[in-house]
Amino acid sequence: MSTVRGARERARTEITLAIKDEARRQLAAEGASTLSLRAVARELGMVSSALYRYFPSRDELLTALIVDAYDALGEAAETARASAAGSSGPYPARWTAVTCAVRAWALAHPHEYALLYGSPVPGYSAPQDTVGPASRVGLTLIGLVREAHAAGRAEVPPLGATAAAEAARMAGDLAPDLPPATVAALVAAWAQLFGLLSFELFGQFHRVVEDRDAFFARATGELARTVGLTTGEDGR
Amino acid sequence: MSTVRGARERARTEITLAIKDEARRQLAAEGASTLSLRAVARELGMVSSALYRYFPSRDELLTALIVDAYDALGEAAETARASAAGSSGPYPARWTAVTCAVRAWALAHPHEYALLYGSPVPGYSAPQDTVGPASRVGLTLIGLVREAHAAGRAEVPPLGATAAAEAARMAGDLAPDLPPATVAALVAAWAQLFGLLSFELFGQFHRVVEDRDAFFARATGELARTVGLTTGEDGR
DNA sequence: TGTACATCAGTGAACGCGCGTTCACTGATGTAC
DNA sequence: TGTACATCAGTGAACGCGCGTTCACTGATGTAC
Repeated sequence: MSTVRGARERARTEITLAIKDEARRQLAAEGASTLSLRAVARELGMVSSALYRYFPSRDELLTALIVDAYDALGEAAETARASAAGSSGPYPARWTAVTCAVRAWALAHPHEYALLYGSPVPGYSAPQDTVGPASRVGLTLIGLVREAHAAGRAEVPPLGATAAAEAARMAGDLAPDLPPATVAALVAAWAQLFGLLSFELFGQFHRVVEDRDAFFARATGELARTVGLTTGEDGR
Repeated sequence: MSTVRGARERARTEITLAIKDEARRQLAAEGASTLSLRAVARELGMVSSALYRYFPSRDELLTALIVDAYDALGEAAETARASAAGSSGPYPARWTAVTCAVRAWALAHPHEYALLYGSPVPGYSAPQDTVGPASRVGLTLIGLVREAHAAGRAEVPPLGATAAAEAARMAGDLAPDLPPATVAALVAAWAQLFGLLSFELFGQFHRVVEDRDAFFARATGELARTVGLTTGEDGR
């Protein structure tokens, strides 16, 4: 395959992108489960059967959207971590830089967020392709805590006897170099982070939380504490 | 209206219940957005138009299911709090008694849980009737912390400067008798509790957390700490 | 450089399906006198 | 206690709609010789 691609191939990638864009637009307007191949085709001025040249079924289109969304979110998190690392600030601040970036992406793409973290779409089960992209935010948080740990800026959170075995198992899977209690706290914080976001995005904070920026910053700052991140005496 | 109701009225409440039961059954089988009046009617051996004698539209049926689910969940939480209070145990244990009851209900009714805490159903917006029932779990948690506070078993969590104003506002709305920092931590813990549940129920813990009972108990035990609940020297 | 053939994007019609909601109706249950 | 009328549950047909997917096809783009 040459780098100068033929007209056909170029058209194919372009139209594939256009289909996904339009599908995303409809997702934003309608929600995940009402996304329809026919409506996408109609909007693109194509006949519905033409989409089958690009996606073998509606579910494959959904999968592509999910993978793209996980990747976009993961990249937002990784970018935030990288720039926070550049500033060499304290680790709790780096943590909230990542969580705020995740939140910013979610607020900017609420329906894609719902596709990832809302109720599973009925009749659809996520294929293997999604698990890599799905883990990018979690891996970013693990990486950040690992760095803090190496720098001596992570205390080990308390861990009860009942959860010790599971914590050890999780640590073995996810980060054998970190203390099990840290990993357990990290996994919980990861889920809790998205709990805050889902409540904000799905309307549970309606008439409860108003200054959501401040609230979220405080709550995820506390999450940083629960995973053990500390600011050193040199302010880092 | 006499206490001995006529045959018509008795039939009406019975059939209304039957419709909701069947709708719940289909919710469990299919998910929220594919719930169909026609399918419910079919399963009950009625003609679809007959349902309009009981619910003026599909959305009203959905609302009834949502209200029932919030009430069932709220009652589970309240019952757990009441029996934990009877045992006079330490407050952190009472807290996890409530969270574990919430989780037990969610695991037993995953699709109803998704209806309440998953992505909003497209085209449906929750009416005013749902806000009372929706707040029962939150109110239970507030009540528990209030009791601990009165008993001197609640420390005041840290609160940064940025979030102080919002915390004061929330406290004014929700629990003027509690310190703003406590209320802010409580609202965050409430959202984070459901973050843990949503991740478990919506599949994000797949291949990540295995001993979920232990994991959840530890995580919500930590949540109790973040809202300031302590065990006194008398073990309460 | 030109020709023959293979590949593939997109068309248009069709299949078979389910949906929410409306409406005029029948017949049973309740109520007022 | 009996009769006349009102209320209401449930019927069955219809309206108008959208959906995913298949299939035989046309015509343009690419490739091998």
